Amino acid sequence: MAKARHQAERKAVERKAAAPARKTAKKSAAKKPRAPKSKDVSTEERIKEAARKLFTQKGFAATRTRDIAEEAGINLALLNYYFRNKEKLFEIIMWENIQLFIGVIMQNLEGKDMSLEQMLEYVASAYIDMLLKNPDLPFFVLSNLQSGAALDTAKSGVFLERIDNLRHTFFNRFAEEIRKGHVPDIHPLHFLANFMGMIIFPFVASRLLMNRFDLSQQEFKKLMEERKELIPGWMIRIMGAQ
Amino acid sequence: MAKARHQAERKAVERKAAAPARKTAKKSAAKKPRAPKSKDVSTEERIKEAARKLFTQKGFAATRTRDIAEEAGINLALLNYYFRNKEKLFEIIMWENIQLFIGVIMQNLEGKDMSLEQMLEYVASAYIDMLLKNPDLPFFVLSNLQSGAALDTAKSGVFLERIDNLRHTFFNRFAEEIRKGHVPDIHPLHFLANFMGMIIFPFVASRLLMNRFDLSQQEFKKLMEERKELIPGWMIRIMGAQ
DNA sequence: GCAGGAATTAATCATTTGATTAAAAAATTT
DNA sequence: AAATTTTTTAATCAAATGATTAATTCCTGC
Repeated sequence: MAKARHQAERKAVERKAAAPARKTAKKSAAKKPRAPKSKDVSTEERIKEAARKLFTQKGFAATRTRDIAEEAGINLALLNYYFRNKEKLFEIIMWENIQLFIGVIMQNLEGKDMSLEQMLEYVASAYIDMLLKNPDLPFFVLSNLQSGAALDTAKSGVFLERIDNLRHTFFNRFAEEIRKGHVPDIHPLHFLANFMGMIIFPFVASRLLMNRFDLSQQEFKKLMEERKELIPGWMIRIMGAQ
Repeated sequence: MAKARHQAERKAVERKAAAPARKTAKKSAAKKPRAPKSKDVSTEERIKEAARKLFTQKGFAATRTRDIAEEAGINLALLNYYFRNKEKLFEIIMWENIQLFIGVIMQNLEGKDMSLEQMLEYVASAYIDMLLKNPDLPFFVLSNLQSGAALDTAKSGVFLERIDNLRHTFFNRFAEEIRKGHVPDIHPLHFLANFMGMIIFPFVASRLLMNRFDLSQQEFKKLMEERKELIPGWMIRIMGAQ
């Protein structure tokens, strides 16, 4: 009786029953090189890849688990076998996406000692490269940070900490420049917003821009490449003493 | 028999049965001041208001018709009575949102004769005002233009035409400035992307920015107000001969 | 090669969700 | 105020969808 109690109950009651499945999958993955079939990629990875594509493109609500299964070429039940449920799978993808989104900055800034201008050049270049490879990423990340769901999770601690690191690195240098009088005394949000806006916005509005300017994918890409060098120059101009 | 055939059939077969309902609703609205109950707003309008709020906030897929009904305080069936189905209602909201989104520019530019700098000031100011009132709008609009669905609809013709108008107004002036040598010879997309990015991006990332800079709603608003004046100045600097 | 665990599948469930219907209530017309 | 039309509601439907189960196939170590 009461086969599938829902929501609250389920989380407490059925966890014990369902968890082993995922656990075993994980365990075997850790134990061996994990080459179960003749496939070149593990099933788990194929599901994740399909999920990443669809979730990133269409968001959580608009993505059906069946679509993921089909895209991955696997049976629907396997999705739940490996990842328990849609939410859990989504969370994994979301965090990987967020990592990707901010990781670029971290790699280029953490521990390095360079001038503000160098930082601008490094970040702009790395970011645009990343966005050219993952054009849907900013939309996905911003939408999930916007909703606030991500900002409240436990994991978000790690995320926000890294963001804070970045902010400090960036703004310590920034405060220094202000002190020196190289940069006007304006709230740093303005500069971050400008910088990120110039980098990210064209990708968020890419469809509209390409459509209106009659640009091919290639032409768009070329323009974005141009921006790698242009944006730092623009930023310097903007930041120049008023 | 065959009570509710779906999809394809429905559109052809049931249109005749369902259309009158909406038509009559419309007709009575046109015929009289339309004050059916003691309510201050018509039912139709209340549904649209609720739909606008939820669709704009959560998107099409994540919004349930039941949520709209509850938000509007009406019976679920009324939604279909007035708007036929979820898709139709969504389309109405989407186009109204898009109109709002681009209308601001049009009102401030169409038919007026002003310098590039004046245009920048007018547009930035009007846009930021509008975004302060409708913070979720850019996300909604960009997401629905991004998916491309909107760009393919019949209605998009009107929309794109107005956009083109804007582009021409803007870039005729722009080309002129380039000819005069006042502005570097760079693809105009760069400037549009910068301008729109500086205006819109902070709103798209508002949650993250407010969170990281420890800003209250009020403080955020104040910074955005500042940007009304700052952005045109920045744009002028950016566009200055290299 | 076979025993036992892991991976996979087809079938099925329960719930959600968009939509419809038939009847009641309210408003409008005559 | 009776008749007619418009608006609203409760009940219900059918399809979509996330999830589970029980059986089957596939490996892997012995």
